[in-house]
Amino acid sequence: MVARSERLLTLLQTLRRYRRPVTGTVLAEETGVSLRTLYRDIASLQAQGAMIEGEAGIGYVLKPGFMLPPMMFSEEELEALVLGSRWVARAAEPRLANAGADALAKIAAVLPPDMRDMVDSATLFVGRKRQDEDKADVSAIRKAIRLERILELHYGDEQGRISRRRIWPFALGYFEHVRIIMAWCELRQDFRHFRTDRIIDMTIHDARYPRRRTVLLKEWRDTQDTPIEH
Amino acid sequence: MVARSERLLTLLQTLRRYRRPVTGTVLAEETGVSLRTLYRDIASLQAQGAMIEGEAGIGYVLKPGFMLPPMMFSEEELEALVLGSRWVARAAEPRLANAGADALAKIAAVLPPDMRDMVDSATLFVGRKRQDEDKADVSAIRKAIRLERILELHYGDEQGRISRRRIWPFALGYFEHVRIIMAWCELRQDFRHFRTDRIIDMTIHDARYPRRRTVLLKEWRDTQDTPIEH
DNA sequence: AACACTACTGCCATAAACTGTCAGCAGGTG
DNA sequence: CACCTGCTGACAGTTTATGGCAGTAGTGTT
Repeated sequence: MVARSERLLTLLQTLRRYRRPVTGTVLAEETGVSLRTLYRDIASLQAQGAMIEGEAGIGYVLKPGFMLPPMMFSEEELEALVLGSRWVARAAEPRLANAGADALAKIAAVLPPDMRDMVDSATLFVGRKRQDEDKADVSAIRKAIRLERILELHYGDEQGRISRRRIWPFALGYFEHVRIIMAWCELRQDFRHFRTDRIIDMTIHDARYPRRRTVLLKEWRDTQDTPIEH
Repeated sequence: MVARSERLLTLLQTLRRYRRPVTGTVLAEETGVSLRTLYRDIASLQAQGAMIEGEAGIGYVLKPGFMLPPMMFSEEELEALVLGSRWVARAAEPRLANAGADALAKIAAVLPPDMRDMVDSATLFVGRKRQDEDKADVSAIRKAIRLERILELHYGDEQGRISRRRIWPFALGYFEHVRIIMAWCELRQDFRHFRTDRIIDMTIHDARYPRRRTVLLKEWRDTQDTPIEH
């Protein structure tokens, strides 16, 4: 039952090898299948999105591009891919930058909804600096954001002073390579950023915070007159 | 015939929806298939690398992670993904950096051989600066490298002086966000770098250069005592 | 210990799909 | 025109997928 899909991949690889148009007969021989079946295989590949062009009297050409087989990525690997593409889209030369944005869009399109948020929030900031290992559980933070739960933090600031805060987290972003929680701070009664690497300890409350996270995100965006850039 | 693979994706999505273990019976009903077939489907997914754990008396759980369906990327999109992951692997916090390296390895593993080179050469340099749009045809350059062809350049240097060079290109890399051709320069009789955005015009000769590009690459590496870093 | 629930495997008959052969149409080339 | 090629339909033979049944084994509950 895996025979067929393997054959389709072989066919794709064969098409890649030839740069010039190849006739169906040749492809049929190389994949060890009848001509009729080859035509059906080509149709299958095209249906699955492979950009194969066939012209009568000429043959088949695979338009440049690469089909990645189904792959399993961990949450962090996916995050790395997204963050990397985001960086390329922003910092590279225009042509490559567009390619980065396109790749990002393709990945985002097939992601489950709760991961889609990650792609969006990673948009907020991009920067360049090192940081130490995170102590906080990033997926737990994401869960709190998704469920609109109040988060209680033991948080150390730049001077090393430790404070206890209740916040309403609504987005997770990056700034200077440090993960940042965007949240409404109950103590300051204002929007605040919290570096995840400065979180000493945290608790997710069962209580939901009294506002929608999308509304908070919108209000926060409105307070930002100019995007943070360098 | 596409029904089966679609059903497997549905099954994966369903497994993701539930956070708790789900029994095979439930999954069978949701995917509209008999219990016996569901067991076979689960086996298929596991064989394809999905990390599904089944425990008697409990049910099935999908370990966190995300399977991307087969996707078509253009050469440039793939380049953006690779370059982005490379950057994350190098510049981000350790955990995310490892994830970036892992993602890169997974992608590289399924790439055709000639694209594998791209992953390797993108390793040479990473930096951070803007550049203007490339005039040169990057895929043509890669072709010249792959076929070990002599490349003739009209090249403008920092002072705007234009020179004509015959070079033996053996790798393509990045430095400060500018694509760089690594090559042996016939004029200087030494290794030189050429920024692709400073190429005014270029011609690929039919003649192959007299040495193997892998040898040139190795020799060039040997001349680099210390890797270029910041 | 008994029981309910579940994952998992083997067997087999049936249903569905894939495949090859044959035929024919359409577009491009010489 | 002949010739090569892509492309589609129909049919029969083969392969594969599926569902039901029976049985084994692990887990948790009573």
